[in-house]
Amino acid sequence: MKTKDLILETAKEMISQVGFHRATTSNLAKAANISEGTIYRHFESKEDILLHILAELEESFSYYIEGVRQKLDKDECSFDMIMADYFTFVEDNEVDMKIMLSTYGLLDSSKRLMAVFLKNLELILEDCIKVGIRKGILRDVAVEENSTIIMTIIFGLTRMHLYWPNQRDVRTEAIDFCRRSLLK
Amino acid sequence: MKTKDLILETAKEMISQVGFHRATTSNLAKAANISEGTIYRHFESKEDILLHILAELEESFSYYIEGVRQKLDKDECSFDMIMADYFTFVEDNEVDMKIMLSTYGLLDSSKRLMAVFLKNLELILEDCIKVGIRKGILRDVAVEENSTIIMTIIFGLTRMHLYWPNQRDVRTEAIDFCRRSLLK
Amino acid sequence: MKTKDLILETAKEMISQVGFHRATTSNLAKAANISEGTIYRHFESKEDILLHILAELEESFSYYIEGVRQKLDKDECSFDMIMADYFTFVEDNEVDMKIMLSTYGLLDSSKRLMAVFLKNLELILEDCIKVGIRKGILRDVAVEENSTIIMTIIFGLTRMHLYWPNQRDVRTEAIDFCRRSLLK
Amino acid sequence: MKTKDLILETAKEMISQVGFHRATTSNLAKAANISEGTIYRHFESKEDILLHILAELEESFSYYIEGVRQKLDKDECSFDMIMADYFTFVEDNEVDMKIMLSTYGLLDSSKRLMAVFLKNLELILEDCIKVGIRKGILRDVAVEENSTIIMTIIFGLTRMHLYWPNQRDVRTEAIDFCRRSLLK
DNA sequence: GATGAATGAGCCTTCATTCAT
DNA sequence: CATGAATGAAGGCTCATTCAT
Repeated sequence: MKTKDLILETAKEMISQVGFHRATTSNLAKAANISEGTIYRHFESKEDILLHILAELEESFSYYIEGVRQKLDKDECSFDMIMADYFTFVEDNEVDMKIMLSTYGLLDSSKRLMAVFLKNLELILEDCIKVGIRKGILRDVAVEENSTIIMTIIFGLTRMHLYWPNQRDVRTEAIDFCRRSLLK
Repeated sequence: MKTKDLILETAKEMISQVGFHRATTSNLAKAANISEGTIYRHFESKEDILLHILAELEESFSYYIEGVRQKLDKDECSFDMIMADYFTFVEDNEVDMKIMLSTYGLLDSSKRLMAVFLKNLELILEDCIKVGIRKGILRDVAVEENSTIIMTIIFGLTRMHLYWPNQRDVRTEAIDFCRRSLLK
Repeated sequence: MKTKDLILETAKEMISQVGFHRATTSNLAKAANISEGTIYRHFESKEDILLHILAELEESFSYYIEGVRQKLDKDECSFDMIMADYFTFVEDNEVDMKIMLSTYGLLDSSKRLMAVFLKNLELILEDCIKVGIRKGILRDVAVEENSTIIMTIIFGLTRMHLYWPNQRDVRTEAIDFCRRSLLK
Repeated sequence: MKTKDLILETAKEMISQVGFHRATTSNLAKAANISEGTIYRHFESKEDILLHILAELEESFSYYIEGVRQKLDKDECSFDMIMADYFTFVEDNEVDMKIMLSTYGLLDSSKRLMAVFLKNLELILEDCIKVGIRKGILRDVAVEENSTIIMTIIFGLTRMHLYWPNQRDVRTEAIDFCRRSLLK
């Protein structure tokens, strides 16, 4: 593995486990078995490492969103599918997601990315629910409010899943929960 | 106000606004208009301040839980009431809640308290749903899973409300959302 | 002596001897027998120490200039007196002068102060030479050019005196040199 | 241009502009469009680069001195000619001169070279003034002191010219100034 | 109880230098 | 000859904590 990727992977692991502040450059260098100076050959600053991690996550997310959008265009989309796909996305990006969730109170760029997540998910849910209502599949609920609710549920479950792994995993049941609430 | 309480209040405000790490003892002393040494006359360490804040929150929470328990005993309880009451509780303890939510990744005692919140809310929701089902008011859903779900929704909404105040507040609509899913 | 002054004095000695870059906070702390942290209780940064030193020097210089101005107003001033007084001023502020002379290539505030020295000395020499010419004591030379020359001589001698102490001290002879050149 | 010369030229430019400390090997390599390692193939250390620059300057200076010596031997020399020639020499070696003047407080070898400059100029001025006095052209002044003075003036003007380019250039007027002081 | 100066470990970062390719 | 990744010592600075007054 290239050094840059080694640093990135080590940093991901470390930040997701002990948080950004306690993942010091000194510890990072030790864990990756490199010298501290080497970090700065590949990244401008400690924050820059985080930025790279977040950029990767943003790209992954944009793929996910694009995938959902395509399904939506082909009329193959439903809010429960969005939820299921999103849970898969989180599964595939666990470490990065934890990092974003634990740093958006610390770092503007992290907060910005989180806002992108929220906004995109909400918008796509809105579109999807609108379609569902028009088709007569979903109850005639307030579109905006209910997409916000589902989005909030999604993020609540994600966080619970990532930060409280001992907690019962109820993600599939949660989809049913929402179906009962929205399907006619 | 006593010095100890002054420190506590100032710390609450500061930690909830800038986070635990950036709330330095130096800034804290300046903001409270006392000397840094004085802090250590009343608290063993910076973490100890946080512990006191969390202890206060824990006490408030136990009152809330006790209140709900009493209603439950008098058969006056429903899951949507628990949600509504909890949102009121959060409203009354905004600052402390933000602190808990922003530190449970950093501090064991904070994580412990969060676990208490989760467990208690889950248990009481379980009891309440059980009663509801027995009475024939609620659908015959899996009790444990569904209480976990509602608990998760509750915390998701709380976090969203506290950390993304610009986001639409959908807490009352969320209660309806859950009612549709669970009420017969 | 107060700690702040101790730091200031130690820093003066050290910077004047080894230069700003090699006067590290670590060495400074050791020399002053204090901890590195203490430095930052009294000064905002390492540069801030230098700023304080320069500010002191600027004040001393303004006293000197004021003294010369008063003599000028009382018609008791001559260019050779300005030179002699200035050499006394340098003698009284040796260490600070060395610091200014060795940092004005490094630091804007130091360069600014040096410019103040140059400008003030030049202006006062101009006034003084003008008077001398009007009185018929001095030759009818170009005022501005000749004040610049004398100022340059003054600074050349100062630097030589401070940085090459083994070099013959010719400051008094230099005054005669200038007198021969300018007096009728 | 050979790599070694490329490094030398780039270093000259950079050091004279930003100073020795801020001319890092990294920046130097970037500016010269070579790798950092290459520098160490041609020079033993960063200081070694400076040593080469100074050696070049020393050689140029010895040519200048030799030229003056020859004129002196042919009886064609006067102190004002030495001054004028020296100013030409500085003009031709501006960059190197700036480097010497900005590093003799930092580096022994630079200080040594500066001493060579001072000594040689002083000696030749002494010889020249002696001749002038013997011939009856110059006033009967103290030879050593007055050569030191002229030498000091020369270096003061040089420094002023190089470091304060906005300052009026009074080098030719300065020669007249000295002539008035020394010529009968 | 209160003060605030002092501490010192530790943080992020820079940079001259080395070395395998 | 050249490369550029890697090194590690050192630098400036922060901050929780202690202690004499």
